[in-house]
Amino acid sequence: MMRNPAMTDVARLAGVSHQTVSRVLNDHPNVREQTRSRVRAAIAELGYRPNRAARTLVTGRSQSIGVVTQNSTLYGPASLLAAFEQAAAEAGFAVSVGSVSVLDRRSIAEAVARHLDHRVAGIMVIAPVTSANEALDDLPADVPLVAIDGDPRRSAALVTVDQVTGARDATRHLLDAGHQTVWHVSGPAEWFDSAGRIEGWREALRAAGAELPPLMPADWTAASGYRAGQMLARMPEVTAIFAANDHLALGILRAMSERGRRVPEEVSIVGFDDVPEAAYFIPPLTTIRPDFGAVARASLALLLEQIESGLPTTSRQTVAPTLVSRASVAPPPR
Amino acid sequence: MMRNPAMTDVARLAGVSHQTVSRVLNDHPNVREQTRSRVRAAIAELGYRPNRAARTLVTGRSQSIGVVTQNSTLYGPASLLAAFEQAAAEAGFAVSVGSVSVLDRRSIAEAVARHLDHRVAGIMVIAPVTSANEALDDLPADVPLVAIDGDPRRSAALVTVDQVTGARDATRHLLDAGHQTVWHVSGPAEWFDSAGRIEGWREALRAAGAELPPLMPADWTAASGYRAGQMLARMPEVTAIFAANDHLALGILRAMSERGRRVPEEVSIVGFDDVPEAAYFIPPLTTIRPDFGAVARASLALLLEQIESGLPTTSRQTVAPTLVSRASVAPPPR
DNA sequence: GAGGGCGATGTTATCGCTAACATGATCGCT
DNA sequence: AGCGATCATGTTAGCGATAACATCGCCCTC
Repeated sequence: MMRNPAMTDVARLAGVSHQTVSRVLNDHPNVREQTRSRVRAAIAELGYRPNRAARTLVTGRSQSIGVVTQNSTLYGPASLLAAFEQAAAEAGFAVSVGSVSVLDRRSIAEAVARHLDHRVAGIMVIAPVTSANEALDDLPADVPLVAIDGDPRRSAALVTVDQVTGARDATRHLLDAGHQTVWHVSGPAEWFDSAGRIEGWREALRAAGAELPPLMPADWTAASGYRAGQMLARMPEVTAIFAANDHLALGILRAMSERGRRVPEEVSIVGFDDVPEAAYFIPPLTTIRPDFGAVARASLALLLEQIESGLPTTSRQTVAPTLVSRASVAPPPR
Repeated sequence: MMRNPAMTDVARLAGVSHQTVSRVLNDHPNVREQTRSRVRAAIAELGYRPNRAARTLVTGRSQSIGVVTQNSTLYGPASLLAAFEQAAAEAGFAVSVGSVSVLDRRSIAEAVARHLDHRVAGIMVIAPVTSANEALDDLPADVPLVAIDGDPRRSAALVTVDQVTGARDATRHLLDAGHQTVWHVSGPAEWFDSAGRIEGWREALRAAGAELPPLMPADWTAASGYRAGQMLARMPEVTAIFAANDHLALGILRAMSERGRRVPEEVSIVGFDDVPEAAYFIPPLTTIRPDFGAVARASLALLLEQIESGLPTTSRQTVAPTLVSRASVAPPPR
């Protein structure tokens, strides 16, 4: 039974003190080159790997970042998590995921506390809904924290996709194609994403002097898109729809197809997210593509900045999405 | 500046030794009820939370599980990760994600090593491809490890979706509808999921005495499904297709639609995965639904068993998927 | 009533690191 | 030559828990 080699084992083999080994490991300047390589050789020979727990205990900070997210398989949050994880790994940080079933005050506080028990270096919260954002207020202020998709008017360090611009582009794209106005099937009211997209849609209509149709609220699922689509399909005056995400758009497409309303000949549709399948919907979906990688990198940068400086940031960053044009948009029927 | 209270602070306040506090925390039996509640009160008053790093250092095991997965947004792995995370949280374990960009020997070994540096209690590998499985062979044998979707013939502790049965059901479902034979658009060759689904498909055809058409290989994307679909759409003898996953099926649906071949009137299609949107494809897709929650729970149970007993398991478990019948299957045209 | 066992608690050592201070040797400068 | 700065390294003291052993009553038994 052989236990893992510790620093003293390396020290003994290299004929130095364990502190010197520590110095080599942490790239301290004052070590002779010759000693350094002797230590390196000993490390390699023993296959030594530092015990993170010991280091964490003494420094009070582990080299890992805690992520708080809702346990969902939604495309946005899932992509964000994957992208963030990769960025963190490249920066040498482990990522610990603490998912919660509901994003309320208590659950979030508890998830954050669990992360702090592990002495994470920083915390990243995917907080796309109102309740999550409130929870951020009563968290300890001295821990580096970044929110993704939080309340644009409230959170401290925050990175978001520019929902308003994306929605405005989508709406304008439809207006530019010649449509009188654009209907909107929105996401759930408590999501900031929904709010931003509604706002951008309204702005674009107002700017164009177009009539503002009633809002069709839904959740993010294809099922609710389908229900909204069933309504819209039987209204002949509806010729252009901006769906708050691609799955809603999928549901709408099916409702249109069932009712025999052809897309894009009779009705044009734009989605949001650019899920990988969107190009293979029938017809291929014009949509708004957020850059999740950029969001992940920006939030990590913001977090690292706070970790290194020890100071909280109030910086907030916005990542602009791009419109991907496909076949689901055409001029209105004459 | 107030540092976090430590065990000694609680001990002082409660008028006991820190060891007694430790005993209360770990539910040791030999503590008087009165003392126990005094300690509990002190803990509550100070808002004390144990330092996990310290505990990890002394016990040599942290209460967390390391997950190794490929950094992908594929529906299967992502769902699995989410489900596992939730199950682990319920069992009181934190989950640390170590994603790798390629599932080769070196990357996996490295990811596992990083997890061991943190003294994780166990490791879960989502290892759906051949190369990943080889990597499992040269890992230390004394760490609790479970693979999900590994090689059925090799891995030690393993939980998989029963691909063969699922594929057999899908194929038989099409044959039962009256089709002479069933074509198959498969996933990438190096995935076990692909292999299992191909095997099930072949078995079902053989059992029915049906002709075995050539295999159409693809990857998991809608794009490759579309390309395969373009071929299939121009072959009038093709009336039934089993796609290795729903996104492939989506691509095939579009290719059929473009070529004017109606689904299900002229061609029937069955997918695999039951992604949430499958019910809203045009037409709604008949598909095979794996129970990711069950896979996650089974693998966690296997892992906890090893963690508690300290012994490796060779147990392997299989979770049967179910067929979800929707509108994409009909009898062949006469 | 002495010895043994056990239940409740305290004391000490230890896990594997880093921080802080201590020690020598080397070197430049007056 | 003497003296402090600087470099290379060693020594010691924690970080905050658990483990192992020690202690002290107390009750039971013969």
